[in-house]
Amino acid sequence: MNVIELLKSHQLKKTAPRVAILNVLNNSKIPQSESEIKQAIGDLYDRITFYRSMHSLIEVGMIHKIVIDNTLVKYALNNCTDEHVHEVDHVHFYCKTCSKVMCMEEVKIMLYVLPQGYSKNECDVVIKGCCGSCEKFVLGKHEN
Amino acid sequence: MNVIELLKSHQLKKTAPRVAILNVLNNSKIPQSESEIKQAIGDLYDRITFYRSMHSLIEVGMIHKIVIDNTLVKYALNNCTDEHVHEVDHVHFYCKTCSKVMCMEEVKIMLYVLPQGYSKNECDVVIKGCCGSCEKFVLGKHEN
DNA sequence: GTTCAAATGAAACAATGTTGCAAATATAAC
DNA sequence: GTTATATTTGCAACATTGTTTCATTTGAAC
Repeated sequence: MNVIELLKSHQLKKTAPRVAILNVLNNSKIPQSESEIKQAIGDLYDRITFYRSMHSLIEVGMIHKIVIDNTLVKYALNNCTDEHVHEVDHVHFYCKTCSKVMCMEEVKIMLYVLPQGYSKNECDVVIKGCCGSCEKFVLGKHEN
Repeated sequence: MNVIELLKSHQLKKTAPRVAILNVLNNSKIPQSESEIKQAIGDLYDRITFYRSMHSLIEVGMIHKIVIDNTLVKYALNNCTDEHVHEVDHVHFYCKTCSKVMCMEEVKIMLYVLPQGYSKNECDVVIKGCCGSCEKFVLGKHEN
């Protein structure tokens, strides 16, 4: 992924904090929290700058916010450049054991019917449980 | 609903802030935010007390927390005394127009399949859009 | 290099989440 | 009703996050 090209195509200036944030998200396979990103970057940029950089990146649709809980927010790149991605329900998995968040591209909410007169705009789905790696670990411990 | 009886049955002491919170939630048809509850009660209790009251009520399962966004949290009574309610996915609707949150008892997520080795513990579903009342209002405006 | 709009950094503030501890209170035992 | 005890409350203090204003700096277009 060419971060600089992407910023240009979204009409955002190539600034150091934006490039740093995008690189961190690009290098990590799973969504990262604000503190995780800041830890990866280091204490280079102001907190407010970080916050505003996230906002501008979300606004143009380069990244998206995943709210696990009111105290836990993760960010991930929008790999899909398809505009229609917004119409597909977001499904995220939060592992209560390792605290990692995974985007479940393959998991799909099959169907729901809203009451008469209601219209859907977005749908955020967060499934909380135990991921494959932790499940194995837990099972392994019980076997000992 | 008898608030005092319910507290007793959940082995929580009948304290003024808990009773006040439960009454507010009981009297409102839709989930309320912390500030909405505090506004209804008045400035009687300490902020920390409020916070801890909410925690204890959630812990025993008398109320539940609905996280719409990391900046918007609502609380609602668990009307259903059935223990199995926890196994059913929570579906909430957030109206972007009137900012109200509604528990959608009748809306059900039909099916989703997690990857091999993953296990589900909870599933929070928040559908954002426009509710029936606001939809009518918006349509009405267009008709003029 | 100059110019101008955009982005940053600093200060200041609001809201929320959390802990430790002393004082107050609910409940149970008497 | 009084007393004892465990719970709950209120206060202080602090951490994190969200947000605005404004002067300064920077990016990129010319």
